[in-house]
Amino acid sequence: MTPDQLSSAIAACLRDAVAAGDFEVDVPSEVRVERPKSREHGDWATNIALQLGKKAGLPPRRFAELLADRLAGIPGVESVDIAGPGFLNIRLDAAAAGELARTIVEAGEAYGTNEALAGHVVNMEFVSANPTGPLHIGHTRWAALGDSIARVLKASGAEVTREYYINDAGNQMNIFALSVYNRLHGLPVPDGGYPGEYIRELGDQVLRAHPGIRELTLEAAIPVIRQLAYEAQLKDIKATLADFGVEFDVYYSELELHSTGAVEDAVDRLREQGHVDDVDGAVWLRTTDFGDDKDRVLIRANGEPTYFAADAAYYLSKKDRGFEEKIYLLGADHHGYVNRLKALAAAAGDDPERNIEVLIGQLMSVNGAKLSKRAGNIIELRDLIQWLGADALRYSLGRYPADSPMTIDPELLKRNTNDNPVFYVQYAHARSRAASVNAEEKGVRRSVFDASLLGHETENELLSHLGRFPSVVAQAASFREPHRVARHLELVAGAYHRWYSSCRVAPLATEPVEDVNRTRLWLNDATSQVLANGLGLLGVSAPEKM
RNA sequence: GCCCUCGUAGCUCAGGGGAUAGAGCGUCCGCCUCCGGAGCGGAAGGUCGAAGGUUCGAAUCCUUUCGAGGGCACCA
Repeated sequence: MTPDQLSSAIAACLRDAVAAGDFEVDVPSEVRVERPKSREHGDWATNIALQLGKKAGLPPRRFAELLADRLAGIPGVESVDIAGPGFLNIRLDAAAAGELARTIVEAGEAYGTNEALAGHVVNMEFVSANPTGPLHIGHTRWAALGDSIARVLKASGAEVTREYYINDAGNQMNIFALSVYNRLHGLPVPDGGYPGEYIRELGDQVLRAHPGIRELTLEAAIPVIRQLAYEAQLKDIKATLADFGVEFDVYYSELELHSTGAVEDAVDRLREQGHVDDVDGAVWLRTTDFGDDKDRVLIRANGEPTYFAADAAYYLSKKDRGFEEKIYLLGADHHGYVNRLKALAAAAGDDPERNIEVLIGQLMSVNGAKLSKRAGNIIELRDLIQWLGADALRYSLGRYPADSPMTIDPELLKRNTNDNPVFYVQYAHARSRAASVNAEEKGVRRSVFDASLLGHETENELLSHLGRFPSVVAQAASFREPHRVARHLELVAGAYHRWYSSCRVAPLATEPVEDVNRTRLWLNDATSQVLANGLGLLGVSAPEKM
């Protein structure tokens, strides 16, 4: 029995009790069952009596007493105890608990998916690094986290589009092009320009694509260089993201917003909504109507649109493309944007509480990371991947919530012991695969499944962690916190190791294969499946061997 | 000055109203005659930054306060 099944069975009991006149209360749509911290408190516990007792006009303990007998009648429930102020502690019989192992094996990769966010149409924008240089440490955390959030959202039934906004418009593109131009002509880096060896590499690529580029005048060369160098740099960014296991569905060009007139349209549309003012020759969006601390300029007095105007057009594009929920992942250094983005959504006629969500993450650092000379003394993502491995990096970034600053310790990540959580979890997976192979070599097959044979204490613990996996995924999705998945995998891995050390899958050489071995193979394989599914959500591989 | 985030074990951190606040590391003590010891079992370690409040119950929610980090462009 899965916790979800238990939870709906309890809700049914509540409805029965109300129908029988035991008490008068509105039955909530969802009854939460929790894993008690102490094993003495049973397999599952619910505080429903504490929540509803008052509403029913009964002391919680009395409410619990009225419910307990009905709960005890649920098939698969062995016993129900009332504890403390009115907790209901539920113990399942071994067969009901063990049935889960078969459920998981049969569900395979689908185990853990759920419908918590079914019907949600989500646009997730993250990374969006300027195409003027390689990805660096500042983009790393959001690449990992954004991708994992997208994965848990999808696993929970949401329709998700991962989107990368390319800032290919502003003046930085001209400076970028000029930096390459100067490099091609052996001139120094321009004021505010981009240093670093990669500019020379880009110059080489531009030269290959356009051998006569050096002969062109500055005015003629810049647009050509800008385009070629931009394409080469974007390709490089995509390649690095691919190495990191991150794929975007849409790369959205800021330049297109300008060239197609979308920016002007956006200003007009906002004006129609009645939130635009003309002051001192500039066009302003009255974001203070919606909680921003000052109004924002859309079109400067010189007629040039601001970056914010493009943001507005981009937001409207997302809205027009049918995205109900627009999630932005920004670094803490951009948190000043939150209010104006929300105000923008409101000015566009959206509900800032529902249609837009801005996730702010704190910055990260890596102890002892080498600065990249080729990129101008920044720490490149490409180098981090090569140094630490994509798996270790993805997992480390995935196991912390976004809102606390973090420091990565490379010495730890390179260690193959269980203070390195990625190894701990991957090891458990590899070990379970090895155990499975070994068992099959000894003649153990999943030909028999008798859940009542899974009665060992460690099996009970392991099963309960496996059973909670789908709700952990659902929670990770609704809180946008994939680290919950990582933490849960660590619990599963720990429970697996404990089980492994007290219950053999394959029999000893001197003993015959019995049903208990066959049944345990199901549990073993169910564990592999959960670990693999969970690691997949984090973008981390689940190795067969290490 | 205003705004946002964070203060939990020696360290790195979980904990989104519930029972005796958890995990890993580090420290100490144990466990390999057969499926991966890259593991497992146990011990020690806490005024949850502080003070009020909300209620049956607060690390969790609210207010104040102290400390750390970040942000407040007609830049992109």
